Amino acid sequence: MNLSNTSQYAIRVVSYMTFEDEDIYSASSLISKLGVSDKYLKRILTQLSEHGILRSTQGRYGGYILGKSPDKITLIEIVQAMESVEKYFGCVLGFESCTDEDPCTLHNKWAPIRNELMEFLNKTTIKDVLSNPSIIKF
Amino acid sequence: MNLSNTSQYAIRVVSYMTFEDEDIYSASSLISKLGVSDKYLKRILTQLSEHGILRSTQGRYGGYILGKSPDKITLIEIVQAMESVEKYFGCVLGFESCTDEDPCTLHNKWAPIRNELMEFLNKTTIKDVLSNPSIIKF
DNA sequence: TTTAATTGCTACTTTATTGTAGTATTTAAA
DNA sequence: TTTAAATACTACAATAAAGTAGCAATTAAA
Ligand code: FES
Ligand code: FES
Repeated sequence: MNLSNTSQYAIRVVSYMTFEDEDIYSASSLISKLGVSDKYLKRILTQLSEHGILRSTQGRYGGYILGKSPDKITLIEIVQAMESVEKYFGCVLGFESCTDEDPCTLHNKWAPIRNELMEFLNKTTIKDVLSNPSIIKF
Repeated sequence: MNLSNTSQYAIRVVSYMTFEDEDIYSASSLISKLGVSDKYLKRILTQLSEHGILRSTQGRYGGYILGKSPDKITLIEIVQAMESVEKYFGCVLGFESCTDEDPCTLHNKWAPIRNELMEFLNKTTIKDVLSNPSIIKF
């Protein structure tokens, strides 16, 4: 596929915070763990907080914690907090409408795959992501 | 998904040339049919010709014809002529490697969908695209 | 109340994609 | 040989995504 870098980082940071159990996560510790540039990750963290996926505490000894339980955070929710997601679900040839009633020439072959993709983003939660603890890569 | 506009136009123009049977197609006629900007579509046509998907004839009464039979032209071939395709097939979280041996936390869920996507682009030919002639949308 | 450590905000830079403009080159008919 | 209609080439403009820099605001401890 082609999630934006911003979305990829967002998913990774939420996964990391779920996997590594700490009381609170400062931006600087997350930056060094994930190897993403300072200001870029900070902006992502702020956006995630604005959308309720994280909760932030300002000031000294502040930082971020998860805003809700990992089994309530879906991938689509994280991606939506970062970018407009319509492009992932629209017509593969770029036409306005993409329905069975008004299909393009590729619709019949593409729509089933697109539906799986939607289901993947809609149904996969951060808890699912970490269901196999032997895989640790953030 | 998220094919680039350039790839979308390229697929549409090749589909159109397959569906509408003419001796030769001038850039200007294709431009008016597809509603894509003049110079932009011309560049796409030149690129498709360079990759053998079309064959061009310069000079007066020149234009473009298909470079090979529609059942030999795959979607991936057209997309590859327009852009680098690795991004569609790489790790959904952006990691370098994406193999069963070195998976990220999403790999198990993502890989099957990605494989279908690859098969869709690799196996679908322009002939397949036009197998249902009741759908005419270019 | 001061200070250090933290998040938040605004503006800029860089890079890639998308689209536009102008001109050169090619070719066959007149 | 001239000309008209076509493709090819080069350079630029506009937009969006990715990434960087600096400073403001907040907060709890000392
Ligand atoms: S209309 Fe094009 S994929 Fe659905
Ligand atoms: S390693 Fe991430 S999807 Fe395969």
